[in-house]
Amino acid sequence: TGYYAELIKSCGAARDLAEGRKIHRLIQSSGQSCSTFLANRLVEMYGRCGAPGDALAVFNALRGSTSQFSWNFLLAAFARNGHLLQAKQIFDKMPEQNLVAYTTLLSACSQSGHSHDVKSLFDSMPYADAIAQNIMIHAFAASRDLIKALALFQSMDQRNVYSWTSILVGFSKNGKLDDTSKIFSKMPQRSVVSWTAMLTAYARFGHLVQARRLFDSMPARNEVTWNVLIGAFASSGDLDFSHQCFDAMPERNVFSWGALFDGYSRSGQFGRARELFDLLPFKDVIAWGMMLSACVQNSRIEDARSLFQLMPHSNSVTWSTMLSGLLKLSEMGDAVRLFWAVPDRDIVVWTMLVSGFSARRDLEAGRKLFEVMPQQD
RNA sequence: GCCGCGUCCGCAACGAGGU
Repeated sequence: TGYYAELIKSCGAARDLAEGRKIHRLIQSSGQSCSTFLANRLVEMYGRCGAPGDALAVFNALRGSTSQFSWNFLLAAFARNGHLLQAKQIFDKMPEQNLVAYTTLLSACSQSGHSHDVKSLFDSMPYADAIAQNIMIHAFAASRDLIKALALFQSMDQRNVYSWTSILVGFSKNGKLDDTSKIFSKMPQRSVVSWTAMLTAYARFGHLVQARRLFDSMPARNEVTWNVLIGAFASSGDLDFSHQCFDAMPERNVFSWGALFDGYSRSGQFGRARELFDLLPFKDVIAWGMMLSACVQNSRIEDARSLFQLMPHSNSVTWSTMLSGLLKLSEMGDAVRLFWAVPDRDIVVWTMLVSGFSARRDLEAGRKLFEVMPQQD
């Protein structure tokens, strides 16, 4: 059991769904029935791998020999994968709504950006510990309410490094660099995340000298730290230094790649960007989207068209990127045809075509479209 | 029936689209 438990855990951590399924089958074929403990780990693993349906199947197979852990993992499986409604239903069905369950739901609400729901859920909690309060600090700051974020932070009696980092990021994302660095200097303890958050703040404001000085003085660095540094210099146009960092970092991931790629694309070095893209071993939908965006940014509409045809993944972002490319070159006929071919037209594509018409003084067509939009913001 | 043990159970930093 301990052996299987470790194997399942590592699949969850690596988000390796195929391997996770393999081990699941291995346990089933061993003949013995699955203990609650092992099943819980499977539920957790499927949730982490983005497969809430499989998580539910394992949970149902337990037929009532569930524990609080089973319910919490099931809840997390839906909450973390964007199924907020079903997460709420699971929460209502739970025999015991413990602190962890509340916090899981609170976090999901906060991620989805419904700040009002977050607040009312928080207020309905029988007891809020530091973790719940930290999520609320984050939620207040994300809705640009620094006053409430700071008030909550100051009222806490169990502030930890997460609380400090959350309030720091809150000020940083709301454009307050001075306050951010003041908070940083007052922090009683700092993690690599806190250091990297401060680095991100300098990067966001284009303070490259300070960013570099901070980076050199950091007691620890991880991949994210390096990625932020690469991104800071790439978006300033210093691609030589950015590329040096890319080569110097111990291990690269898609984020590192993306930061450098975006720098090349935005500075007009399309050839370098494409070379980099060809070198990327695993291209996810975002990587393809960035390559498409690079074609559009550099006005290479034919490259964009053929790329769009052969891309193995697409989503609403890639469709809207393609649409923006056609609109940029005023290919209105193709733009309209593409628009109606979009599988799930979100508010961004609608707005894009409406503004495409109005920018070309075709107010009649723009207004017609505006009136039939499913939602408006 | 009681007790104990058992799961990184939940929180912070980095990548693509419109106004």
